[in-house]
Amino acid sequence: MRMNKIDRFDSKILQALQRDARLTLGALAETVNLSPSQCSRRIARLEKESVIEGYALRLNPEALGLKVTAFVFLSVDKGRMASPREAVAALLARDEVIDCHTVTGSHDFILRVVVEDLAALSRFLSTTISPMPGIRDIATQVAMDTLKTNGPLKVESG
Amino acid sequence: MRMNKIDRFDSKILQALQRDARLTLGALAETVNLSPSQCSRRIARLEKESVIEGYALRLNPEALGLKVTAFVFLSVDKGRMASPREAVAALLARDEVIDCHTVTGSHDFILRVVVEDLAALSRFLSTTISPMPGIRDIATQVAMDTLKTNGPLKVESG
DNA sequence: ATGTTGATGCAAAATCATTGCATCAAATGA
DNA sequence: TCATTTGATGCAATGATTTTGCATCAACAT
Repeated sequence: MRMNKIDRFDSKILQALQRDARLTLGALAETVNLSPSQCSRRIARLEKESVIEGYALRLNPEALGLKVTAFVFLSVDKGRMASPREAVAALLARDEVIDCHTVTGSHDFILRVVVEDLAALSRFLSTTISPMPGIRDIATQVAMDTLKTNGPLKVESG
Repeated sequence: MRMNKIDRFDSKILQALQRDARLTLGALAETVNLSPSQCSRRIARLEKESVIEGYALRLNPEALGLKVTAFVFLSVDKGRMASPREAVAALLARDEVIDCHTVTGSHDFILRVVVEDLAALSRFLSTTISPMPGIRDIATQVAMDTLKTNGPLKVESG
């Protein structure tokens, strides 16, 4: 992962596309003061360099019937930390699991989970998480309000 | 937020676009077995109904020099919970803050924070979080590995 | 039966993205 | 100093994609 080849044009392009990834090159060109063709070439370059990894939909979970977001904190037995590859892979494959990180501190994993309702959360915890080998502790915090999700990243030209 | 007007075509469209929001209507039409024009109209409808809220970039944070993800847990004085509107708004406006939820349990807020390095995290905590009025407790867990981010939501036709 | 509504595909029209090409500027080397 | 190379740029032509008018069809209601 090489250092910033991101100049101020790239930076402006990325900022604009984070707001709306479907801006036309014409509109983008206006906001960054560059021609559409050059915007196109710069975007292609940012994709090739994997600065841009892809394009995603911003969906409204509630409109899909997904009314509950929760954070799940897992601790696992240290002795069994070498092998849970499969178990983790299975966990990541579940579409209730939106994010999964390993973290410092008293727990080992933090999951962000999105499900239909509390019953679905309970079901997920008891049938998917609990049976995982080596699980020592599960703690759950249910989100009451989502004040911000997936905010734009800071992009600096440097 | 009305109930599922999402039929199996919508569902397939949303699943495909979650994988790649820049599929052409032609390609999309093939995978969902519908004409491009009808896909276009359905997408327009899903946007109008705010099922699709927008289009986002999937960026590689490391490529932007953002090497540290952390979860920050905040507790605030209950007595001062009525007024921190401004403080919260200021917090949400910071671009280190990617997610912010209020949660049940021992803390009040969970933040997901993405910054350049640990020094930047420290700076953020001491200059942005600590001075917030009514903060009673701050706990931080640093992510060591990101196993999954922003996974696709489950979309069901019902 | 008849009319209404909404979904659909096709094809035309409009919009948009990409690319070849010429130009320019900055950096490099003689 | 001057020539040369390299990379970025805009323009215009080309090619691809999206949108829309229109006719058809099926389901449902009158």
